[in-house]
Amino acid sequence: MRGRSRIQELPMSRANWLVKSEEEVYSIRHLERDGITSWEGVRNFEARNLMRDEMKVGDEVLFYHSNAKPAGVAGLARISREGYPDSFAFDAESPYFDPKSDPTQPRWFMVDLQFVEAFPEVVSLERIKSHPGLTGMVLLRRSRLSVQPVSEREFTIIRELGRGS
DNA sequence: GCCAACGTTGGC
DNA sequence: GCCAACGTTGGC
Repeated sequence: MRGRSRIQELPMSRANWLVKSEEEVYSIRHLERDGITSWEGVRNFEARNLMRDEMKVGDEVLFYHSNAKPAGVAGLARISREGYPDSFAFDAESPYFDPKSDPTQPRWFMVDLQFVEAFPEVVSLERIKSHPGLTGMVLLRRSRLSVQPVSEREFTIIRELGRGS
């Protein structure tokens, strides 16, 4: 090894994410009540890949209310368990049942989310659209992706807006 | 409730 | 492997 440097393991930097939920189905208040919840029912391959492969314990998550007035980021959560098979897909009684998924070869995955905080005021989609620092958000370009990456800068801006500072 | 956007399915 | 049809998401 003399004369060669080994590549060092860099400390893992924390990633940031955004997840969407219909407000009347499961809101930030539901998460506050539950403390931790499993994030089942995501049936999109790109979102599945993020949950299965990329989301790590401790990563911070913007909790977005869709079908809401106004739609927007309502609070913060944290990943408390990394990707594991979405067992709701195996349950014929579940609305999330998918006959193409089975326990030996699960098609869908979920993570667990832990409540962090509810913002005093929702950071509305309108406000996000009009903020110069947020124009690059995946949220604004991929309207139907319900689990998506957020940059550190975007995350910080929205957290500050949400906290009312 | 409408409808545009867009991911997925399935015929060829 | 293309692409039209279909179904769903999600803002308004």
